[in-house]
Formats: sequence, C-alpha cells, structure tokens
Amino acid sequence: MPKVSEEHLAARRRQILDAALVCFSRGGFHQTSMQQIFEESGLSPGAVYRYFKGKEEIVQAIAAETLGGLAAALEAGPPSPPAEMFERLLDIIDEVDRRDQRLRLALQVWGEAMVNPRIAEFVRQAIDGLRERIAAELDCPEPDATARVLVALAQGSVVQRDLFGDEFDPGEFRRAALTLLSQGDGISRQEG
Amino acid sequence: MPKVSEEHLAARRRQILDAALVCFSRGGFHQTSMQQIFEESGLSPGAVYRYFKGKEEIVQAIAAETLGGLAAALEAGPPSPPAEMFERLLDIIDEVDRRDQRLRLALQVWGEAMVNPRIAEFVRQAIDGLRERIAAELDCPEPDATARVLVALAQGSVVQRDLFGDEFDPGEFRRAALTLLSQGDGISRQEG
Amino acid sequence: MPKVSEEHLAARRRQILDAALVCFSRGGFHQTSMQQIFEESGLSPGAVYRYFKGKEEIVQAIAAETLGGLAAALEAGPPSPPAEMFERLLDIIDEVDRRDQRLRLALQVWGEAMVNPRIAEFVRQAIDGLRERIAAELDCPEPDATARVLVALAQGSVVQRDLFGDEFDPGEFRRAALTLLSQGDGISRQEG
Amino acid sequence: MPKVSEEHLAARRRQILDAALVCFSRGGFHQTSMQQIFEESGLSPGAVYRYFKGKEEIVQAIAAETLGGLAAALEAGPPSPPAEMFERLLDIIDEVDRRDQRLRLALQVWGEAMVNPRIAEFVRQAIDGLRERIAAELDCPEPDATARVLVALAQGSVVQRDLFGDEFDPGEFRRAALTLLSQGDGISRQEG
DNA sequence: TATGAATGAGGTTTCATTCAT
DNA sequence: CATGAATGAAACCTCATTCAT
Repeated sequence: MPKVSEEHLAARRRQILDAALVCFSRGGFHQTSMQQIFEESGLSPGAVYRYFKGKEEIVQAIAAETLGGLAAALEAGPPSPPAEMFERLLDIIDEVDRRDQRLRLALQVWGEAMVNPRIAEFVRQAIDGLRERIAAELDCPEPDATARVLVALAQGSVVQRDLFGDEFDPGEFRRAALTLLSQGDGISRQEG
Repeated sequence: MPKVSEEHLAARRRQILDAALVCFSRGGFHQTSMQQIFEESGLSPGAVYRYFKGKEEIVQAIAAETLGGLAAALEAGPPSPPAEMFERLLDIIDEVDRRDQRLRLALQVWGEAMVNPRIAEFVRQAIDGLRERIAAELDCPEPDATARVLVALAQGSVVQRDLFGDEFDPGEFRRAALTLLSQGDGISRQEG
Repeated sequence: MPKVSEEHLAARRRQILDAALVCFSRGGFHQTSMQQIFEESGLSPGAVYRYFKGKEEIVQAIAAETLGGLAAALEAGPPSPPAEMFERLLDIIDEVDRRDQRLRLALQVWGEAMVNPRIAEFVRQAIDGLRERIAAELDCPEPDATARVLVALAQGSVVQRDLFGDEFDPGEFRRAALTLLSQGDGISRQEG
Repeated sequence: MPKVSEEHLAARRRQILDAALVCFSRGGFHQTSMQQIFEESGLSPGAVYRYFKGKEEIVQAIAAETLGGLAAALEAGPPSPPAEMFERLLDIIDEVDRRDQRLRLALQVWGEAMVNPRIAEFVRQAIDGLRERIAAELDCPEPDATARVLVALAQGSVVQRDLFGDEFDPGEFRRAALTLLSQGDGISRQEG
C-alpha cells in the first residue's frame, strides 16, 4: 500500500480519532488502554503509532477537537445584550450535544487540564478566545467581566448536563437562566 | 495483638487521606500511584490497605470529602433573592479555596464522575442536596429551576478558578455576576 | 515477607545476577529478554525490578563483575620480567575460565563498550588499573608501554579462547608466547 | 519491469552496506533499527529488502567485509622473523584504521560471534586463514603456534585501540611490542 | 497491628518484515 | 523495480495488591 492519497491518510487519522472518541467517552482517558483503541479502530498497534506518537498525542488531539468544536460554532453576530448572547451559547451547546458524544468529554478535558499542562494551555486558549469574541459583541457595561460570567454559566450548564444526563432538562434550564439574566429589562421571553 | 483506640484508627485514616489529597492535587487520581501515597503518608502498603480496601476506596473517600465540604458550608439563612443567594455560594467557595487545595480537586472529581458510576452517584447527590437547600431559601418564582442555574453558575466559577488559577479574579467575577443577577431589581450593590 | 535480612537481599541479587550470567552467556546481552531472566531466576518481573532499575543496570552489574573478577585475581608479587609477568596473567585467565562462564562474556563486554559509554568507562578503568599494577611490578625498561603490550596479548588470548573454544589450546599458546617473550634471555622454560 | 544493469544492483548493495556501516559503527548491531538504515541509505524498506533478506544478512555482510578487509591486506612476502611479521600486521591495522571506521566494528563483530554461530564461523575462518598465511612465511621454530600468538597480539592491539580510542598510542605500542618480540636477537630497531 | 518483599496481569511502545499498488 | 502503509509479535516495565513474618 504505497504512496496513498492525502485523503487516505486523513481518513485513517479520523478513523483513529473516532475510535478514541468512542473509547474516551465510554471509559475516560486513563481507563482507556491503547489496546482498546486498536480494537475499536480495527487497526494494528503499528498503524496507530504511524499517525500518533503515543497515547498522549491522541488525548491532545481529542481535547483540541473538542474545544475547537465549541469555539468554532459561535458565529459572528450583531451586538447583543447578555441574555441573547447566552442564548446563542446555549444553542451551540445544544447543537454540539446533538451531533456527537463530544460534550461528554468536556468535563473530562477540563479535569485533565488540572493535571496535564499541555492540555491546560489548550483549554485556556480556547476559553479565552471564546470569551473575547463574546465580549466583543456584548452590548452592556463591562463586557469583559460579563463575558466571563456568561462563559462560566455556560460551562456550569455543561457540567450539569454531563453529570445529570437525562435528568437535566435543557429547556427548563434555558428558561430559568434567561429569566435571571433578563430580569427587569422589560422584555418577556418565550422559550425557543 | 494490641487493641488500639478509635482515635488511633481515625488518625491513621486522616494521615492516609491527607497524603492522598496532596498526591491527587499534585498529579490527579490516575497519575498518582499507591506507591506515592505510601511515601507521602509515611506508611507501608500493608498499613494503608488495612484502612482502605484499595485505591478506588481512597479516591471515593477524597471525592466524598471534597463534595461534602462544599455542601456542608452552606448554612441555613433567611429567604433571599437569587443574587444574595449566589453571594453566599461564592462566599463558601472562597472559604473552601482559602482553606486547602480541595477546590483544585473539584474539577477532577466531576471529570471522574463521567467515568466512575459510584463517584457520579456521590456527586449527583451532593449537588442535588445543595440545590434543594438553595431552592428552599430562594425568594423568587420557580425556585427549583433558578437554584439549578445558580448552582451551575457557581460550578462554572469553580471551573474558571481551577483552569485559570491566579489569572482568575474572584472579585471581578463576583461583581459582574451580581450585576447580571440583580439587573433592574433596583438595588445597586457594593463588593463585600 | 517483611523486613528480611541483608543476606536475604544480597542472595536475591545474586540469584538474579546468576540467572543473567547464564542468559547472557547463552544468548548475549541484547538477545536476552527480561522474560528469560525472570524464568531463569524463577522470580517475577516485579521482584527483579525491585533489585535492578532496568535491564541496563543488570548488564552493567554483570559487566562490572566480569571485569572486577579478572583484575582482582592478580595478586601482588615480586618484580618480574615480562615473560614471568605474562605467565601470571595467563594463570589468572585459566583460573577464571575454570571457575565459570564469565570469560565467555569478556568479548561481549568489550564489544558492548563500543556502544555503551557507561560500560566503556568501566572497561577502561578496569584495564587501566590492571595495566598499572603490572607496570609497577615489571622488571624491564619502559614498564608502562610493556605492560600495555602484555595486557593486549592477554586480551588477544581471551579473544582467541572465546572465538575458538575447544579448538584453542591454552598450553600450546602459553608455550609459544613465553618462547617469544623470553627469546634470548638465556632461560629455557618448561610448561607449567 | 525494467531489467537493470549489474552495476546498478551492485551500487544499491553498496549504498545499503555503507549506510549500515555508518549506523553500526555509531550504535552497534542491535541498537541499530532497520528504520535507521532506511533513513541513512535513503531507500525504502521494500528496496532494502530486495537486496537483503533481513537484518541478519546485512549484519553478516558487514561482518564479512570487515574481516575480509583485514585478511586481504596481508600481502605475500619473504620469510620473516616474528617481529618483522608482526610489524606487517600492525601496518595493515594502521592502514585499515586510516581508511574507514571498520576497525571500530572489529570488536563488535567478535562479540557478536559469541552469540551468532554464522558469524562465529566467518570469524574463525578469517582468522584461521590469516594465521595460516602468517605461519607459512614465518621464519622461526613452531611457526603455527607462533603465528597464533602474533595474531592474538594483533587482536589485542585492536581491542585496545577500540576501547581507548585516542588515548591509545599506536607508535608507542609498536615500539614496545617490537622490543619485546626482538629481545636478545641482537637487532636494535627503529620505529618506521 | 505493621511491614515490605513479592506477585503477575497488563500497560505502552518498537520494530523487523510484508505486500498491495 | 520501488514504495511505504500496515502488521503483530514481543519487548520492557509499572503498579495495585497480597500475605508471610
């Protein structure tokens, strides 16, 4: 199998990352053995190690993808008040949650950051980037500090989602959060 | 076969858990080997295994302590609006943060919950308990859903604290959060 | 099995080194797997790794022993002419050869020194030490340079012994070497 | 399927062996991976495996070349006494040493012979051949045994050269060795 | 009760080799 | 002829746990 196309190589990479995603969601970074990734991906050890230098590199790639996915989904928009901005954040989270198991990894990635400096760096950059973009579009006083609060609340909602699973009711959360954030601004909201 | 006092037993347990706390904060649950706990505690493997059935049990004990500490610190109080309630939550978090490294473990514990059903159960109960107590004292419509939002925001602030360390400014966060939560309720707040 | 005696520990170390000696003689440093050492020694991996940090450390210990054995066997004696000195060297070599398979390792150790700086250092020190002691007792002009030649000839004889095994006739070699070294000194020698 | 010239084939073989020579001198037979040879030679695995059945065959080829070089360099000459004969041996060694790194491999090849029967056979034949040619031209009693001693001394000098590198002084060694071998034969020698 | 030597399953990774293209 | 992606056996080593003393 000589000289294969770029696409082939990219596909193999994906194949490995998809397998890792499944394994990590199921069992976490550390409980997942390379052996499990070999099996889930249907590849041999040698094949996997051709694409990734080691387990650490796979974990990093997954972490980067997970974070990137969240940040990239925030599209540019008009200046908005905090409540509207937060709604856009929730929309993104819902969207990611619907697409794959990646949201389940967020909490693990954050936890891993406490222990793995490289991943900590990734995470900080991703979150800071997101926060800055939010601040730039935020129509309120102290947009920077406010953006951080909105991000924290979004992260908190992810924590709850991950911890409580189906017991967590996104609609209710959204309604209650928006009520809190819009208190007294004279706009009464309906659920989307 | 010397019968030892209850206190002795409790002291040994603490000795082990303190060592584990140090190790886990430093390197995480999975990167910490039992060997490291033996060394940090100054005890032999046999001794440690007399008090805990295995590593899993130590992890659980640490997780339980960490969660319990947060929930227990919320003292009963008068019915309060969301902003005030949230301030009490932040006070607790500040307090715990000041006391030891336990807050650094929160993110790890939550991450571990994604992968360890027993810990997930702990975590859910602790958070649900906290939420219920908050809801009971919350002076606003839909106290249950609102309590959940406040808890999420508190958790989000812990996430930020853990991830950003000294770059995270608790005072600024508090001010911005309270501003958001009090918007339009006619009360202008000062930082405490 | 707690707190065992120093002798016990030393005996275990010997057990491992003896096993390694057998394996290395049989198959060489690199062809010998740790697994083989576990089997030959009758110990578990963990046990072996309690006494040696890794394969490299076992190889070094064996190399050190092998070299040390040769050098230590040269007892102090009166000033002697080269031929007599060389005879003492051959006596040592014969003695070591008779005792165990260690001589078979000499060539491997020297070869390994070409590739492993730590072992190279060992080897150089051992050989230099031997040479100096010989030079000190050598009754001839230029004892240093002469000692080096005698050592080289001894090493050459070990090379031949190792390469040719039973085809190598030590007696004949001794006779011929001594004849060469004593040429014209008026002493006719008999074999010992 | 282009039929390529003999020269092309030979050139490819050389290319591989030169690369292997570099790698083996640098890191030894066993520490050198095929991957390193692929890189050093600039060839693909498939290409290398077209010319050699495996690593073992490359090692053997290198070993054979190394030994062959030494033996082939001994030109026929008139009957000579041991000292003169030995000088010719030293000349060859100097010559080989000057030409390439092959001498650095001698010790490794001999060590490998202790562990690899095929290489052991090569080595024995090469050395025996050399010894016989020396014996045939040796002008002394017991030429066979004497030749073996001279070969051993030459090998010992190679051992020292390889182990001590630049610390080994070939001129001094030559002088001291010739002095020893010529003792009392009434001829005083100068260095060449 | 405490010790710590010993266990051994299982982890990650390497690397000689093959073979479809 | 040449390529290089893929294989998979096997290497070294760790570490949670046990149990004789």
